[in-house]
This record gives sequence, C-alpha cells and structure tokens, in this order.
Amino acid sequence: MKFSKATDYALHALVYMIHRDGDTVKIPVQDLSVALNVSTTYLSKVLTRIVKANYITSTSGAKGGYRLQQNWENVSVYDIVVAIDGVQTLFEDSFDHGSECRIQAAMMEAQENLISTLKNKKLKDLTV
Amino acid sequence: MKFSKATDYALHALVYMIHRDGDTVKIPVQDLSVALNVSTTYLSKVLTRIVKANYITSTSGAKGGYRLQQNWENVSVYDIVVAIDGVQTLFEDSFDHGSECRIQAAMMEAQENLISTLKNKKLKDLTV
DNA sequence: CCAATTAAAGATATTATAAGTCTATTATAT
DNA sequence: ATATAATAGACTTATAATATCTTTAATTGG
Ligand code: SF4
Ligand code: SF4
Repeated sequence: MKFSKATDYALHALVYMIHRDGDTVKIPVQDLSVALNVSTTYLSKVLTRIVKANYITSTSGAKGGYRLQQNWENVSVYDIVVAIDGVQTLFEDSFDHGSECRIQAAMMEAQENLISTLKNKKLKDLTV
Repeated sequence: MKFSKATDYALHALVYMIHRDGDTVKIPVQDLSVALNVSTTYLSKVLTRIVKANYITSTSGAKGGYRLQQNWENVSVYDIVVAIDGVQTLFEDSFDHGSECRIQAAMMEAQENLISTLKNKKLKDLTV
C-alpha cells in the first residue's frame, strides 16, 4: 500500500518543470537532478517513462532536455502513477473465487475511490 | 500501491471463521490452513497479529484455536489492514518540504479517502 | 503427572521488487 | 568535429514480503 519513489520523483520533476516556465523551455535532466537530489541516470530513466506516455517530450543533444506538452494542465496525478508504475491493483486476491466475492468487491470499491481521487488531481492543482 | 498477502489471508481467514458459526467456536489454524491453502505456521504468524490487535482471541493447547470476539461485526477492513501492515502511508515524500506542499496534500487527500472507505467496510459487510 | 494438541516466538531462509549504477549508443546544436 | 544530452540495456544493491523451521509455552483430558 505505497507508491513508488519513482512516482514521487516524477511528480516533483514535473512540478519543478512547471515552475520553470511551463512548456516553453527545455530542461536538461542535469537541472532536475540537482533540484531533486537524485542521480541523473536514474531520474532520466524515470522521466523516459513519462516521455513514452507522452506527457513530456525530450530532445537529445546539445540544448536538449525535457519539455512539458502543451496540455500539461490536464494531466492527472493518476496518469503519472500509471505511466511510472503501470496499472496497479491495490489488492491481489490470492484465491480469486470470482467477481461476486465480497472481499474483492470491497477492495475494488476502495480502489476505485482512490483512483478517481487521483484522476481528479491535475498537475495544475499541484502548482497553483 | 498494494496491500500485503498477509492482509488478504487475514481477511479470508476471518470470513471463513464468521461462516463457521461466528464467535461461538474455536477454530484451530490447521482448519484455516486447509481452507485457504496457506501453511499453518505462516497463517498462525499472521493471525497472531489479529490476536494482538484484539479482534480475535486464541487459546493454546488441546481443543484450542482462534475465536472471534463478540464485537466482530463492527471490525472494519481498515482495522485488519492496520493490524497486519501497521499504519501505512500511501505516499512517502522523499523530500518533505512541509505540510503546505501541494503534492503531499493531494496524496494525503487520496489516502484519507481510501482509508475512510475501508473504515466503512465492516467484516459483517463481507459476509452478508 | 503424562501425552497429545495447539498457539507463540524467534531465527533464518527465500523470493520478489524497487532502487540505483554503469556503460555504450544515438541524436542534436554549434 | 566536438560537446552535450537522452536512451537502452545489463547489471548491482537494497529492502521488504513471504515463508519455513525449530523451540517454547499453554491447555486438555486421561
Ligand atoms: S475473497 Fe471471496 S472470492 Fe476471493 S477468495 Fe476469498 S472468498 Fe473467494
Ligand atoms: S512535495 Fe512539495 S514539499 Fe514535498 S518535496 Fe516536493 S515540493 Fe517539497
């Protein structure tokens, strides 16, 4: 019952990027690495997943870096969680007697709640 | 972002116990072990935590076993989660710039939601 | 008291996953 | 051509969950 550090890093990196002129500039991982105190290689690996998920873009080479997409305001915290950790099930039924099961149903309901809360939190809300 | 198998086992064991005459009988871990297909030693270790948390009682020796407390109907799923995994934070801020932080606030809100959903799910609801 | 039964405790082992590093490769600007 | 920067993949390390094994303590019934 815990989110990964990678998700934590990603959210912080994004917030940092937003504060640094939103989607208008490219920011090299070096900058982010210093700001968050996380190694460039690891952070780069994390951010690559956000690139793959299309919430930021990247350009290699000199003057390259990461840049937010124009629609960043609408990206939700849940989007980032999924981009990093994949779709997670809060509760992995070790037995699985089918969907009529009340334990599963209860856990599913809790999970749906959690997910919808996170879907309603947009990156914009983290930075106002 | 996942609950432990131990919690899964505990919930299933409790549901099994409820179905077997509620709080009127003592059930040895052997029975539960067979029902859930989990080793007696591990299941015993898990249930010991539920005993410590006072949601069931145990008696050693012949004719011993685990028995639900009379108030079992009011025990929530969250109570069991805490008994097994302890109080968990869904999101461990790697940086922690204080409580005014929006990332933390967003995650906390999601967490509160999740917890309150689980608090509202009573064991009784799992067995009706 | 004795034998059988059952939970608890503690040490240890196993497995799984996350976190992190390192090196090589590819892409870009000047 | 050179410096810069992301990507990929192999690899290591750290951490926690899962599980087993063995010993001890408690309880029953003869
Ligand atoms: S939770 Fe319900 S369905 Fe899943 S194993 Fe337990 S009883 Fe079966
Ligand atoms: S989440 Fe907010 S408080 Fe926590 S580290 Fe990031 S900026 Fe600081």
